Amino acid sequence: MARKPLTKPRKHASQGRSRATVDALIEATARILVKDGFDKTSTNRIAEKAGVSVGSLYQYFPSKEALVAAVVERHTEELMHVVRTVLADVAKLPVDEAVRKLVTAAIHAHRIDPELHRVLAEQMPRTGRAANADVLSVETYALFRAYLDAHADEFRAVDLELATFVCVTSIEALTHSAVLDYAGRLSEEAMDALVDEATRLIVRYLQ
Amino acid sequence: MARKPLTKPRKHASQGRSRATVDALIEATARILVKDGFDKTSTNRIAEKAGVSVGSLYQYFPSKEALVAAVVERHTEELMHVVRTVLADVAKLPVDEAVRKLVTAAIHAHRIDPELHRVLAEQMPRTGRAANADVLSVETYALFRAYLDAHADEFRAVDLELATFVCVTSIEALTHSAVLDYAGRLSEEAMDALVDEATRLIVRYLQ
Amino acid sequence: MARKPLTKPRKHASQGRSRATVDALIEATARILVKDGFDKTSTNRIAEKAGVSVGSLYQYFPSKEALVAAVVERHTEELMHVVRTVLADVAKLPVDEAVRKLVTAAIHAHRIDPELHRVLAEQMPRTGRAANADVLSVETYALFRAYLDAHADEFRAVDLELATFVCVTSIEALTHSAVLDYAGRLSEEAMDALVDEATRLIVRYLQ
Amino acid sequence: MARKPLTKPRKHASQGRSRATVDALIEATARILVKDGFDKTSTNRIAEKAGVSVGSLYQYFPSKEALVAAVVERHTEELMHVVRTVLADVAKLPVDEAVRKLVTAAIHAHRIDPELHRVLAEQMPRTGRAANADVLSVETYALFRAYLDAHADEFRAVDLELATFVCVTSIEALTHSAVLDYAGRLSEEAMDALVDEATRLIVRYLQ
DNA sequence: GATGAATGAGGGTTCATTCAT
DNA sequence: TATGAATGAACCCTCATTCAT
Repeated sequence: MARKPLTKPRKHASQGRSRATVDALIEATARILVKDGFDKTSTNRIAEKAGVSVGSLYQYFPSKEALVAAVVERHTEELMHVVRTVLADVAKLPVDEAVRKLVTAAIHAHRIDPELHRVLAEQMPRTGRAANADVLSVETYALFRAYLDAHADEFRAVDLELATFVCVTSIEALTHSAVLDYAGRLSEEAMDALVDEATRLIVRYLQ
Repeated sequence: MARKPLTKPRKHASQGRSRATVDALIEATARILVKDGFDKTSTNRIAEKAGVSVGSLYQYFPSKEALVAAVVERHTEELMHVVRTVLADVAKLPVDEAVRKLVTAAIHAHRIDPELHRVLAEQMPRTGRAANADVLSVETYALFRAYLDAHADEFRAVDLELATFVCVTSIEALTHSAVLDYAGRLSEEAMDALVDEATRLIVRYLQ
Repeated sequence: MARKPLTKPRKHASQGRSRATVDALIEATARILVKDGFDKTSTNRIAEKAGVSVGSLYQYFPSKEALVAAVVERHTEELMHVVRTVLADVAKLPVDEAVRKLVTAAIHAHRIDPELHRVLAEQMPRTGRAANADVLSVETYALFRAYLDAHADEFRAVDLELATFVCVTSIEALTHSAVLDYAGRLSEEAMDALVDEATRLIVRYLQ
Repeated sequence: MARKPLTKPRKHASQGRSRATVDALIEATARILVKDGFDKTSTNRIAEKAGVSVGSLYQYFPSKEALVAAVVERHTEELMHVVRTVLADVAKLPVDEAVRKLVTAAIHAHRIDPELHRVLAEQMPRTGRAANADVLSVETYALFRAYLDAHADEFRAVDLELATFVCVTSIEALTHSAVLDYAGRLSEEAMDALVDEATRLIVRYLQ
């Protein structure tokens, strides 16, 4: 059986030059993942692009996987920031307004670094099956479910678990696909129309 | 631009020993894709698992990509068979009945070879971004759109293009996720409930 | 059209350990070319003989062809050094003395690494037909032609182009064949006799 | 040490269908050698081009080398036919006329199948160092030397061995190079001029 | 710490040759 | 005899990782 590569960073290196090196490595990894895809991404290339030696790379990350994990973590954190923010903003709003803001935010989130998002979404699954979508999903589920919980009186009785699954999965799929598969092919008006439709989809489902 | 590897099979070899070898190779490729992922899938491993030599592999397939393409084609054909069948069956039914059958069929389709489906869905974009999901998507879109067209009088006026996108994307995402991410964790009753919810989602959206 | 392999070295590596590795690789390539011929020369064998890993080989040379090109260049440079030197030495001498020195020099040149010379002369046309012998030929032609130009008054009127072709080709063939095909079979006296004959051949031709 | 491949044909197969198959194989080999070079020439391709199966190929030739040897033999035989004929024709002629005819014949000989000639001349040497030029050379030497012997009274006293070497080597080199290196670049008049020069070179050398 | 030369297992692919049919 | 599917050693090349400097 293959030894599973370490995915924990080697040092925390939170200050000064170290931190800069670590950042440069993560950024370089992200850019190369986007440009070349997961399997063409090599540690030598990453080090070169980051302007450090391979040796240094291995001083901060014990393996290629650790580097990729760091990219995933950074990207996930950015996405979750958007999700957390919008769900906080929306907490007190009625369902229809809330959903519209959520959909819009989801599109913004997918636009943070769409190419990277695609690579991470598509090419990681071997490392911890669940781990990928999940870090993101689990928290998103919890937050969205909390919203539904708080606004249960605004709509029909539903199995909250199931409703959360239906809503989160649909919104994610629609916005992901709109941004990534139709990037550039959908005009801004078309995007607005999509927001309308997605909102209607979710709102009427809940009512 | 990188020279794209050939993806056409080398011989047609439709009878006897040849055919058996070809089938064994395609099946071995599918199993290894599932077990190891695209990047770790090597021609030597495929040949070994298929019980033939690498030489034989290359007599029938000009490249690793051709082999994967064959797997994609076989799997797509199986899925499309389900899709075509159900959409034909459903052509004359009213929206609510039609959608329920569609959702049910989508779940069946995802259960054909769920692990393989995941790998193909996630790791193929390498080989012709559009070509993969699209062979499937394009036809599915067309068929579903034709259904909507024919039943336009049963629901509100919509942009058919957009409605097709919303419906197909949502159904695909919900059933894909239900089968793959929650495989084993969702009881049969939960699945039935999911069918109800997904149906409601789509039907009410269209009304 | 087949993609031509790169033939430029990968690093310049002019000092220390790197330089030693590069030299060892070039020398190993030369020896294996001689022993096994072009087709049987494999990068693994070269690396082994040079006492380094294949990986190292590819750190300095992007392809087998680049390695061979380096051997060609090194050998050509050695030969051209002889050719340039003798033609400079001879510039002011009358035809008969000049030709004798040229022939003698040509024999010396062919003795630098006769077996390698044979392989390079015979098996290179693969890599840029013209580029090989020609680097050598073109300059040799030019230098010899310049000599003839400067001494035109010493002999009959001739088409300089043609005369250069006749002289250079004949001297090359005679000395090449003497050294390579009759190596060991021609005594030193026989070699001296050959110099006399070759000189006579060319001198009387020009008169 | 590598086992040296057999080079003798397996059967003499001198009649009927067998003979036709053998001929087709030799011809196919020659054409592929020309088109692809020695190392890209594969037995499978040869068999295909000859319109027989690999199995059949191996019924007539025990190895790839045997096939190539047969091509060499056939080509050499054609060249030697020209050489024998012209030297017989020329036996009674005085030196100047004889040499002119020889040179002309040598050019014709090189034009029989120039591309094949180049491949054979350049890419064989690993199999029996001497064997190549030699089959041809040895007989040519003997025949030319016999001519010189018979006409010794027409020129100065020379070491016949040496004179043969000088003449045969020069004529071969000049005509080979003219036909192969300057093919297409030398006009017919230029060729005539070359014949004049080559003749003068040899004749004055002997006088 | 940082460097980058070195490693070598492993990947995709070809092809001379064999042998069951 | 003829066929052509099958074999597998060998080829060129890449890349994650180590370690002497």
